[in-house]
Amino acid sequence: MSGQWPPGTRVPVEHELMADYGCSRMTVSKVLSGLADRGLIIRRRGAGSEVATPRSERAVLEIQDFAKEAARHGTAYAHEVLRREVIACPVKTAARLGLAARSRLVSVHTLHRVAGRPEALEERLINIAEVPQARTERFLDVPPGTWLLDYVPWTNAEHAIEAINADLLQARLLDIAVGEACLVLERRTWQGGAFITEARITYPGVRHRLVGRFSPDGRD
Amino acid sequence: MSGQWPPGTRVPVEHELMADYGCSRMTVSKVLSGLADRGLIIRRRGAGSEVATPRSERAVLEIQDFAKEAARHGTAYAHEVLRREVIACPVKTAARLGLAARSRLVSVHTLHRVAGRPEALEERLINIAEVPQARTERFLDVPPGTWLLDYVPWTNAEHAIEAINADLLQARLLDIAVGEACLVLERRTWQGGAFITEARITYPGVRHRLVGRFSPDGRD
DNA sequence: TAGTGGTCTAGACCACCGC
DNA sequence: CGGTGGTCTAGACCACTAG
Repeated sequence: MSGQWPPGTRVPVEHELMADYGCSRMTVSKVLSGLADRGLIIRRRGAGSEVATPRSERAVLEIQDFAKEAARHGTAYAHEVLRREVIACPVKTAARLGLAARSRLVSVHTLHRVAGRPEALEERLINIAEVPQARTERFLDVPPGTWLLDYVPWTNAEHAIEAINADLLQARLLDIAVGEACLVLERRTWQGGAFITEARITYPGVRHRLVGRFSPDGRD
Repeated sequence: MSGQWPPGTRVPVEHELMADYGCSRMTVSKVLSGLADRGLIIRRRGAGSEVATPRSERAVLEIQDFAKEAARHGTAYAHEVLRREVIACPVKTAARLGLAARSRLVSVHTLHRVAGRPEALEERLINIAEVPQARTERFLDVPPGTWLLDYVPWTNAEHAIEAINADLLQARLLDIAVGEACLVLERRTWQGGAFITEARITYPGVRHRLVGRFSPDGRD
């Protein structure tokens, strides 16, 4: 979870861990099985174990990687960076994110299009102190959400979902009427107490639903 | 998960399960630990294990038991049954729910008030074939959501969240302007393939957010 | 103090993978 | 084929609970 072992890193084999930690194979195995259950590593009998690519999050809220989503449905995806700037964090925002005032952030506004239609509006903040590569990244080839997913580990996330009436600007960008109901999904991510990124994604309510499936045992 | 052992039922002790299933204690223990991890049972060292009261669901979507929620914040809660009737399931609805056409359902419309203000509108369907007690229940003391939570086990659930503009009726009941954005949370529940209940809960968007917290290891 | 769960060990057999 | 994970056993010691 510290990110020290990026996704794909080979996990030491059980016998090695037995020696390293001076405990029995059963004990090592139980720990590794636990990690596998929680989706942190992938174990393959006969082949070894490796650090999993984080599923990012569960069910309802996996809806952020537009490109992948579009590919799954066989539709075209494109994104358009509307604005990108480095800002000093306003005091009010800093308080909300648990950040020092005037911290330097990258602010990116992106419009996501699926099959040519505007599908969502993304307003993103990235903490330069924690993600220095963001200072120069232009997000022309890869939208910020996807870019961050692959490179930045996180330990805590918070989501909020709300409904708003589209204002003039939102309506124009999303090609809907002013006042139309929109779903807003906010996601804030931390790495061990340090703020990483905030995304605020606005979807036209009429065209979008967030869907999730569950079982009481938490397995889906 | 079948509901045969209601919440609070004592789980046989490890030695008994060893004998019943003819396997070692380690094996029994691993299984029980797994059930505990998934929240299906509670284990207490020295005291024994019992079937857990289902947390119903996770994080974002625990927001349905208004009474409990209000109690937590120390505010008054009340509900008002607007309509309650037994209906024959329309063909279109039957298809959506995987139900025989003309199945008998209880339909209940409820308004939830917190601190005197209308907080949410609930439209609920309950399958009489699976929950026969619903046929006569009036839901005057306990709103349908809470009532079902305690008595009916489930194996699968599906959620959807969308945003809509309030229509005239919704606006009047929720005391908001026509056209104001509302969050709609739909929840459908099955028990091993058999449809149990559907809830459609409408919240005024301006006053409500659904919030959840996560970690990559799925522990919150 | 007896009964319970929590954890560990050493050794074993098997299924599967990749060479 | 050797290396890997998946699973099981029998026995052990400990921490905690309830009477």
